[in-house]
Amino acid sequence: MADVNFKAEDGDDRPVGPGGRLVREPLSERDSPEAPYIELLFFAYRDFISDPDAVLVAYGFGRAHHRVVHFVNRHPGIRVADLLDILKITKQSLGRVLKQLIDGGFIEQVQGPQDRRQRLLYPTEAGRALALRLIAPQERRIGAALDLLSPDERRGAEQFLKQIIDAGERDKVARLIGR
Amino acid sequence: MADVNFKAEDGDDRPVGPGGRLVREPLSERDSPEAPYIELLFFAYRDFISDPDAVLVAYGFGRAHHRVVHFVNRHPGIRVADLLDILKITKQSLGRVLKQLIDGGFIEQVQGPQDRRQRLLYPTEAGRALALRLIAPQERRIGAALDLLSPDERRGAEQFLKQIIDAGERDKVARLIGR
DNA sequence: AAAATATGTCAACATGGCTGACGTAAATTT
DNA sequence: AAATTTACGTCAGCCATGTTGACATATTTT
Repeated sequence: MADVNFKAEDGDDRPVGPGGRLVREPLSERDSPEAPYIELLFFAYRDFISDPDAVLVAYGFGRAHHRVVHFVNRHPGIRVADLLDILKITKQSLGRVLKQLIDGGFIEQVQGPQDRRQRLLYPTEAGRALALRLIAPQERRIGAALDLLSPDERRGAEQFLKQIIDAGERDKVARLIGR
Repeated sequence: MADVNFKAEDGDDRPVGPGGRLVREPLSERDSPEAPYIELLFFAYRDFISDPDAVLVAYGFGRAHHRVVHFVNRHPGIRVADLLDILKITKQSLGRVLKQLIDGGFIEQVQGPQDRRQRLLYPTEAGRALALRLIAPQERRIGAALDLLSPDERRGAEQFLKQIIDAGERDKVARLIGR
């Protein structure tokens, strides 16, 4: 408990703690008109991620593995540097999970044909199978959501998400996802 | 490198590793028609989260603190149990960050007036100020995205996110966000 | 020949999840 | 009144995944 403690009903003459007086009013609609969207994004992502999480435990993998498996399957032959740019993590973080996926036989590295310094990443058949298992429940979830929307509304969902992406990243992402 | 290694150009008679043959074809549009939406959600969330992250480092806090500060400010007097249900984490995980926020003077606990076992959570003035600083860049980001959408399209964005939430959670979330 | 690039690796550290066990005060049930 | 349940806190330890910094190697570019 905080050292400044008191009953909830004892009004305005309460002691003032180190952080100032207590605030009893919720963040107003004026302070944060978009709060519902902010929170929807949080809740949607929370549940969206929970589907593949359940699959991953069976393999002893985590979310980091999921991301790598996903993008390697979507872009077979992707360079390590490009994967790092997509995930926005350090090569040390990637290296750890990548090694496990290679050791497990889900991904293989192929020396780049032009530039032999490159290690192009390809899924194995097992890697492809894993990717499909991971994406299946998300397909269902997204598909069911889109089924309820009109064409205009779908466009809205897509545009909204695109505009939330950093301006400097939008073109790259658009190319990546093929839109 | 994987023990099974070879040049990228040497065709179909390649050795078969423990995960099966290499797969060179991208995940097809048929396998995953909603892949663009899946990835948009990933990229949007990635960047959406990066705004408050920058603010948090100045306080020595992380994303876990952000979530707690946010929901306590949106619902002053929230019970610990309800916060756990929103965040879907364990009380041990919450306890750690909550203690730091209380010690730092950003949140205070008040004994429940009816049920004195409860510790109702309130932001201090400092806690409110932090919440406002954290939400400001997200407000701008979301606001700018919504500005580009028609009413129909906005509805689409909102409905899409709502439908991605677990069916059993939707009503609770709707009440929570006031929609 | 020198410099830059693509990648890998070692060591150490921080955050924030988790489980399991146990404790305490207060409310509820019997 | 006693027993049980509930709300919350806490200790200890583990794991996944992010970080920085330094250094190594092979290859390409200058």
